[in-house]
Amino acid sequence: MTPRRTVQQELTKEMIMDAARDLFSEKGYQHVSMRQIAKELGYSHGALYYHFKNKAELFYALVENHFSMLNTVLDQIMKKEMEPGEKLKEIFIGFIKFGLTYQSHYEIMFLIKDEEVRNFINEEPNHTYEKFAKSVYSLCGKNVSIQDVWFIFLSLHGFVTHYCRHVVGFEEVKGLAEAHANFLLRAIH
Amino acid sequence: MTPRRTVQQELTKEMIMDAARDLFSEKGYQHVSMRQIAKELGYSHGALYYHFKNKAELFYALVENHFSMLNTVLDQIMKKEMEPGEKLKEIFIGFIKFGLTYQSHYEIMFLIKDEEVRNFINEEPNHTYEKFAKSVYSLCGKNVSIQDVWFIFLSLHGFVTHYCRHVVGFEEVKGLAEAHANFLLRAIH
DNA sequence: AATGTATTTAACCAGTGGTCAATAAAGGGA
DNA sequence: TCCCTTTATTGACCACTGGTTAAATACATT
Repeated sequence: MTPRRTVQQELTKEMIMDAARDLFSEKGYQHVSMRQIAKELGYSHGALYYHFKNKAELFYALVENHFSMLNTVLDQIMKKEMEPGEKLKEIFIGFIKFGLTYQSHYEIMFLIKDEEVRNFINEEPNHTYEKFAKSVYSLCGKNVSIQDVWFIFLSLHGFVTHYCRHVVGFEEVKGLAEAHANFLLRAIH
Repeated sequence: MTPRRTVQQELTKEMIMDAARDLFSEKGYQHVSMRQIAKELGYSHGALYYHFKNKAELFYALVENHFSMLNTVLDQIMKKEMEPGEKLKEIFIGFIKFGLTYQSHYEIMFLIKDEEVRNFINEEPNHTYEKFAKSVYSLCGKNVSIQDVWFIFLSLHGFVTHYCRHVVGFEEVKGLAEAHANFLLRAIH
């Protein structure tokens, strides 16, 4: 039998999650097998089941992680001392920046299609959206309806989704992102 | 062996494509098997291979079809006699309706990440976007920049993408789609 | 009857998620 | 140093799915 690896090279949850994150966001949940993840890491697929009960649990671990990251981004911006209009713009751009900086995360959070997985992730997107919506709503005053906030979200979602697909980093579309934010601001004033 | 069917009931390319279209747009390419399509039609799965070389060929036959469908949708609306503002709204809603009615094809047209497939579909998305952009631009007068048209597209794209992921048909979000169209109209006026 | 065409059936093959006994390495006493 | 326990890893294995193919069969037409 192949000799066991030394301690330094031992498989960790983190190693698995890193590999899985890349594969999942590149190919989608369905198109990634536990065997592929293991191969990417240079381990046998059985080893993964020592660290995660099953494929879904591994996936879920990733998701939780990423949602709390985005929540933090939003919280940070809301804490800043600045004019509401500017802050609103920061929120918009912050969302885009997050999506394009952590593309693979974003895909998993908002772009995964698989129903089986979706049932799993139910609450987090809602919770994060709530945070987004409350922030936007409170910064807009009464110029804006609940529905408009949703449309703003969908619009940002469209922006991120498109440029995710074309594998572009945030810096490359920073200017466009600002223009898009302004476009949305115009829609509500 | 099960007795063979009479001539009137013989399987045709059209019958297969009709069944496949429904299934693909309901469940997505990956989640539909040749066996399922055959079962839906009441034939054995082997029979499909008499009419189509393989699953991909069957699928591409549908895709070609749907690009020209979207173009036709846009052309039809442009031909109508109506006020520019109303027409613009129709364009927006027409796009959404198309996207949510033929979800799996929309995915291929605008959402697919797979490079292999993308090389196959190179020109059509650009061509279709050109048609969309020209239509919108001409209906807006000078209130709108080229960039704004792009943002409108991204916004519609976000709407469709989101509801594609949540496997909802157009009828279920018809009202929302109209509100979204109005939202975009407000952004450019 | 003969022929060509459409269809069914069974089988093949590659791949999947998941389980598990066997086993090797590491670490801690004594 | 040896022994023992814990931990990590492996690879064989199961039951299953799905695309594809080839042989066998039924039908319609001639």
